[in-house]
Amino acid sequence: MLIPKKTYEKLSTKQLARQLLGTFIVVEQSASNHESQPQTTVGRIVETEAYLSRGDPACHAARGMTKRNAMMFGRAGTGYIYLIYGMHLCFNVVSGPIGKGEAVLIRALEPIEGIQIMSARRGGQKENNLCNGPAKLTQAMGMTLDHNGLDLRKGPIKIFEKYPGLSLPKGRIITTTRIGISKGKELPLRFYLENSPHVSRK
DNA sequence: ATGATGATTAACT
DNA sequence: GTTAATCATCATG
Repeated sequence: MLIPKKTYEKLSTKQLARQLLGTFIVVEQSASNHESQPQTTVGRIVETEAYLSRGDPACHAARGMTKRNAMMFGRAGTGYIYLIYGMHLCFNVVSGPIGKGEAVLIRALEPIEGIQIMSARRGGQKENNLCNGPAKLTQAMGMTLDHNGLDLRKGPIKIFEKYPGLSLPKGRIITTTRIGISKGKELPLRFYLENSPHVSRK
């Protein structure tokens, strides 16, 4: 059920970005003082972007390793989470060979489980406005910088190929240019599920 | 030491 | 359509 190691390690970043569409991110937030029960949220990936090491000026790794992007150069299948615009977090899946510095940005999820928890974290928003953006989904899923660099096969963030009772979504994968970047705009490295109402934007 | 920038979002007009 | 919020990183002095 967990995405196998070889999927992370053998696929190219572009292939992985497409392969991740339709799979499920599960986040287990351990019990705290405030919450006595662990809080589990699940979302299906419906939109991704690939960031490559060669010929891609939009990639964080394009100008070498820094403290911030160091995790991008690690093993495929680890999570890379960073702060953007001083206030938002983005979640990526590291891909490609160790030392290359490539990753897949997760841009949108379809909320599957723990919708009430997500809504509370998102200020009471409705289901269609919980995970339809890269920083929205990190907030809804309870991801923090403490999750940076963790193995996605060990948790507390995990990615599964399947989820009980849910079949693979129908419809084509649409390829477009990426969103929100100033360089590398022309590269067709954004992928989303055609008929999903949960993508951040068409 | 200082200034510009950014894989965004929410709240405006 | 525009803009403020807000800070780690990087280029420059």
